[in-house]
Amino acid sequence: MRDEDKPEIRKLPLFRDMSAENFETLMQAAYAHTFPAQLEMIRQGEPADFLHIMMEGTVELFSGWRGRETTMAVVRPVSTFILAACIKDAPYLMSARTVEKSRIIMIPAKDLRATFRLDPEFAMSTITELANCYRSVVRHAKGLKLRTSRERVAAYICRQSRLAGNAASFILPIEKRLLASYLGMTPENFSRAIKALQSDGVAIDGMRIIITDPKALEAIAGPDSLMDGPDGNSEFPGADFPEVPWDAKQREAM
Amino acid sequence: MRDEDKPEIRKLPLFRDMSAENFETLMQAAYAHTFPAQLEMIRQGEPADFLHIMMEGTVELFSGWRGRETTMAVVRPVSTFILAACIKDAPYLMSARTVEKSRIIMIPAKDLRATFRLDPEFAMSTITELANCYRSVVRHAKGLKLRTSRERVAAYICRQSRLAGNAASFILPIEKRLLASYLGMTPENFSRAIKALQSDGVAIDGMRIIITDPKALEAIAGPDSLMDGPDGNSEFPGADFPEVPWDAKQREAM
DNA sequence: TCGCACGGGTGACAATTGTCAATTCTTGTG
DNA sequence: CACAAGAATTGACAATTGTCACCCGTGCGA
Repeated sequence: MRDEDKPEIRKLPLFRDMSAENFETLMQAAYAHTFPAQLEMIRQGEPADFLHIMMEGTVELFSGWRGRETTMAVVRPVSTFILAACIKDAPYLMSARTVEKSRIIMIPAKDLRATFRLDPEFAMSTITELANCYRSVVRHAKGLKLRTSRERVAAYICRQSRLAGNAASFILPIEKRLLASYLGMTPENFSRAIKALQSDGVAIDGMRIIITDPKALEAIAGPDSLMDGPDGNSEFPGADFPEVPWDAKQREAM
Repeated sequence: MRDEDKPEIRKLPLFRDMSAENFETLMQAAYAHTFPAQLEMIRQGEPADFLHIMMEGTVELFSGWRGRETTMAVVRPVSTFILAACIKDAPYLMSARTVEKSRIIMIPAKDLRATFRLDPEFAMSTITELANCYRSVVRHAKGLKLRTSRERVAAYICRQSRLAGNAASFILPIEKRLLASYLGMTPENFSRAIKALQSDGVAIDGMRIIITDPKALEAIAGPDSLMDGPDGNSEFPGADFPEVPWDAKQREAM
C-alpha cells in the first residue's frame, strides 16, 4: 500500500486512537488492491478474511436470495466495511461488488482480532464503531417498516439535503436503480415516487434534485432524528451502512 | 437485586469472561425493578441511562413514527438489551414496554462504560456481543427486503422449529399480533399467510403450529443460514427448549 | 353470572407495490 | 460521429398488502 494512504486511514474513528506502534503493525500486514468496475469481490457466505478499507471508488454491498437481489449499502471513501464478520470470524452476510474502479486496502481479519486484544484504545474504537453500525441498520429497518416507499424517498432527499449543508439542490451520488434497491423498492416505483413528489416541493432534472418547497417536503418525509440521524456525538455514520456521503464530486457540481 | 440472580447473569456471554472483581463492582451498582404488564418503561428518544437485563417476564421493543408502530424485537430472560445506546451515550432508538409483569435489572450506563475501559475481557465480550447484534439486525433487514410476507412467516416457522430441536410442532411464544408486527405485516395479513401455508405443510391450532410436511414448508421458506442463522460459532444458549425466545440475538442494544 | 374488552379470524374493498413491455435517454466505445 | 448497451421512464396490468367492518370466542372483573 501507498504511504500516503496511512494518514487518511489514521483519521478514521476506528484507527484514530490506537497506539502508533500497533497502527504501524496493522498497516504492515495490510495490502492494497485495485479492482475494476463491476467485479464481485466478496461473495456472501464465504469466510470473512479481511477488513476492507475503501480508498477510492465506490462499492455496493448487496444480498441475494433465490434470484432476488437487494442493495444493503453503498460505500464511499474513506471508510471501512464488513467489520462485524471479521470480528466474529463468520461468513459474510452480504456480497460486495465495485460500482466503479476502486482501490481498496485489506487488513487480514486475524491481525485485526489480535490487535484489539492488545490495544485497549483500539478495542474501545471498535466498540464505538460497532455500536454506530448497529444503530445505523436499526434506523434502516425502522424506515422500511414504518414508512411507505414514497416517504422513504422523501426522507432520503431530506437527509441528502442536510448532508449537503441544507442545500436546496444536490446531485444524486449513485445510480437511481441502486438507490431504489437500497430504499427497498423497484426502479419503476422509485421513478414514480419522485414524480409524485413534484407536487410536494421536489423537482428533478436528470440526477439533480431540487427542493422547491422544503416545508412541503418535510410534511411528507417527517424527518426524525431517530430514523434519519444524525446520531448525537458521531460525525461519522458508521462503516457498514453509511448514508451516501457528501463528497467532492458533488461540491464541484453545484 | 437478589444474590441468586448473579450466577444467571454471570452465565451470559457478555459477563462470562470479565474478572470476578469487576463483575462484582458492576453488580453493586445495579439495582432491580419489577414492572407491571403493559408499562412503557423506555421511551424512544430519551437518553440511555441503563443497560437492562431481563430476569423474568417479557418485554417488547418497538418503534413509533407518526402514529404508526412496529415491533422490533421481543426480549425474554435471561438476556440484556439496549447495549448500543448505552455505549454511545445516545438516545434510545426504540421504546420498550412490558408484555407481562417483568423483573429487570438495570446497570447504570456510566458504570458500564467505565468497566470496559478497565477490563479488556469485558471489552472483548462487548465487541462480540455487538457484532452479534449487528448481524442479527442485518438478517432481519434482509428478510424484510428479500422475502414476501408469506415467505417470512414460513421462514419464521422453520426457525422456531429448528430452535425447538427440529420439532414438528411448537407453541408460538408470543401473541400473533406482535409476531405479525415483528415480521413486518398486519395481523390480518399474518392470519391469511398462515392459512395459505396450510397447503404447504403447516397446520395451526390456536397458538400451536404443526409442521405436517417439512419439505413443502422449506420449499416456501427457503431457509438460508445467512438470513435465518445460526451464526457459525455461536454457542448461545438460545436452543433451550420450550420457552424459546423467538429471536435469540437481535434483542441486544438499541 | 353477565358483560365487555380484546385477541383473533374473515370478507370485501382500496391502496400500494411489483411485473412486463415498450420507448427514450445517456453513456461509453469503436 | 455513430452505434450499442444499459439506465431511466412510462403505461397497462397483476399481485401483494393494508384497511375497514364485522364476527366469534375467551378471560377477567364488576
